[in-house]
Amino acid sequence: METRRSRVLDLAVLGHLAEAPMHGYELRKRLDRELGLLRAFSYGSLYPRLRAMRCGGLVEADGDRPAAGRRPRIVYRLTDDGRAALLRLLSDSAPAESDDECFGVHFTLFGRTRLEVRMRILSGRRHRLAQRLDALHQALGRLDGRGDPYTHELHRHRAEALRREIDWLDGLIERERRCAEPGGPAGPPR
Amino acid sequence: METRRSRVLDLAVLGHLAEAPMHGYELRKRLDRELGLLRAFSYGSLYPRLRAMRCGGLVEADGDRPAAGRRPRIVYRLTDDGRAALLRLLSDSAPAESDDECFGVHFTLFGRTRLEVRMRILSGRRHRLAQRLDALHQALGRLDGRGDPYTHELHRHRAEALRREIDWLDGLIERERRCAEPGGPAGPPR
DNA sequence: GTTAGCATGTAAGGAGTTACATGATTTT
DNA sequence: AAAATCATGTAACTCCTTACATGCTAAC
Repeated sequence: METRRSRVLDLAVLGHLAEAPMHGYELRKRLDRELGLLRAFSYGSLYPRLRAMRCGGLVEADGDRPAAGRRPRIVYRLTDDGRAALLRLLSDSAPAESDDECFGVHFTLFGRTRLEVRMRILSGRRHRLAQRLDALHQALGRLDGRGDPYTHELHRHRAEALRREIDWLDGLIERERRCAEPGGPAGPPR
Repeated sequence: METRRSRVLDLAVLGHLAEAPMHGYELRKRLDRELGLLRAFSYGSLYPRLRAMRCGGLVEADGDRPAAGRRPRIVYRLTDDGRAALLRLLSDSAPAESDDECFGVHFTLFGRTRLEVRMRILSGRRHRLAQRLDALHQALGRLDGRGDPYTHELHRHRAEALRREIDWLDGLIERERRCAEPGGPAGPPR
């Protein structure tokens, strides 16, 4: 069995440590703030993962030194291996376990990503959503006539939401494409 | 620690068994079809849960008898206790662990629910979504200026999606309300 | 006769949560 | 002096998935 670890957490942790070294508590606060309900992580998952990353050489613990009068806290910083791992995660547009969350975290880190990678992520996501929409339409077809109206209405509404999400992605892709054009890279959205 | 079991599965299983007695394989097929990607359940979760429900007296196994030439299969049917449990689950508009899925499954079963209960579920859901939207807006506010544009765009988009979802709920609530009016119960959506 | 679908299950393990345990520091 | 917040961690538990094990029946 291929042990494929959660990715969302790794992505979030490595991505934020890339910005600046941090200790666990601080990291969690940031994630809480920036992920905006997209995903919350508990200490029970964060701390053990940070340790595991340390063992795996992805991060270094920057001294258990009490740092001038403060109580001891463990400041983690990315190693080169960690940075490499982050790049790998960032440029991987694979299906992913929990696509919605995973894409969200990914997107949150777009500021530190190359255009080519962004494009890959965006169109990968678009493709998967399109598949979902397809499947939903098929399900709606099978249900038609012989289904209860509430179920039908639910799926209809979900299809609409999916459609809108895809349109949003198309807009983003278009914008990125314009960025790549001779006119010059104008920068991120808005 | 308050042992609060998953609910989504219970709801789905009991809800579908209420419609007709069924064996596990069949149940799974139906769930797969009707939940339309909202939620998939594996045999690894279904079969053990059916057993547990049997032990708990929520369902009865209708004979291990091979049923005329067919290979033996275990047909489960709701007991009175199971029916009561289902009603309890159905009329519980509580926060719920995984609100999106839980609401979806709930909604799928609206056909067999009293108006009063439907209203409670719908407005409960609406309330929680409104809270989420609020929190998102606050997060957007905190991020404003000092946040990266991609993160901002993501949250903006999510807020929009939330808004739409709430509007949808408002529409449904309105329709249900009309159902309750003197004009007479006209029936489900559309 | 072999593939595909019906049908039921178990074992191992992944991912994360909650609740607990502990203690320092800052604010009220 | 108490309460809030900073800070790190662990143990137990939940819930579910994957992969395996097994065997029947229908269709091709």
